[in-house]
Amino acid sequence: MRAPMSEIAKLSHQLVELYEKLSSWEQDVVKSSGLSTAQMHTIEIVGHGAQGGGALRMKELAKKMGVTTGTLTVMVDRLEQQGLLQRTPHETDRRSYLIALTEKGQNLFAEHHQYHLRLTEEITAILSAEEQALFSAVLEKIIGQI
Amino acid sequence: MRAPMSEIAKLSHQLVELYEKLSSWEQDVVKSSGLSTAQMHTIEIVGHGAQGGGALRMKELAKKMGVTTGTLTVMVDRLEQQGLLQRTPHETDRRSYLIALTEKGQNLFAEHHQYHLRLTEEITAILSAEEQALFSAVLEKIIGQI
DNA sequence: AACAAACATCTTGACAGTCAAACAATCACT
DNA sequence: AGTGATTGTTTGACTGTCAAGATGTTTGTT
Repeated sequence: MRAPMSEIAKLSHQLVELYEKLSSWEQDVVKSSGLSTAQMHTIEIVGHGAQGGGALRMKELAKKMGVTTGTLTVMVDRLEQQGLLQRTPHETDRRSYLIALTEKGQNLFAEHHQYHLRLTEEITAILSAEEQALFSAVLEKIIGQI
Repeated sequence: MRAPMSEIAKLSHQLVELYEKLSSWEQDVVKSSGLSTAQMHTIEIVGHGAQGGGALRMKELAKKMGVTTGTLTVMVDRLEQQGLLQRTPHETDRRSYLIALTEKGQNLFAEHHQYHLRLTEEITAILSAEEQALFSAVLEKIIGQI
């Protein structure tokens, strides 16, 4: 049994609206840090990559970010100049670098992560425990689907 | 009663992941149309503005998109060159133009809108009627909150 | 009517983000 | 050792972006 068209249209509209709001929220938060959203995105990916184990090579990072390695080269150049990122030579492959956050970069990442947690906290504050649990479960399903 | 920290962190992570997936989905879809995401975003805002009644002035459109009018000028220039948008002089204010989709622009907008509906359909296909209803209600709350 | 202030848009100059293609160094395999 | 694949960088061209200045229009005040 398929949901009626109007319900689909409504949900589609809501998803777009949620996306837009998250987008402008992120833009506001990032602007206050002095970085661009693309730069902060890089910091976030590198930061999360570090949590999940090892530092990333340029190529892996580029793939995760959906940009070419050429684009990433200048991006990393600038973040390295700002003391947020550093290249360290790969131990066994001399073509590659491992990209990691400096201490300054880690602090920035942690601070930005806190912003995310605070927003999520605001969101959950208006949901009941059941709503929150179901919302999380539904998100899980959707993320696996897309 | 506040939700425990780990739940917040989990939900925060899910929201980021959803955002990323929607982002790359949109990028893929838009790329196939030959436009940039910024251009498609312009088409979408103008298209939705038209549904909601009147065409928009440059300034109103710039505000909705979160860019300056200077940025929008060249954006509209290019979309006009491609025959997707047109400026028509404002009836009573000779400083202003009203920006609207051409027929070609409307077709593109409709086509893109269909992509959104199809994605939403895929999403709802894996949700029960109750889940879908609650998800929509939760989104409603969240959108109002952010 | 005349003027000034506010306004809408466009233009210019500067820079970040982006890609494709060419390049250089290194690796992996035979 | 040699050849083809891989990794990262460089280059050239273009879009997206803003701030600041320019132009023409409207609005309000005298």
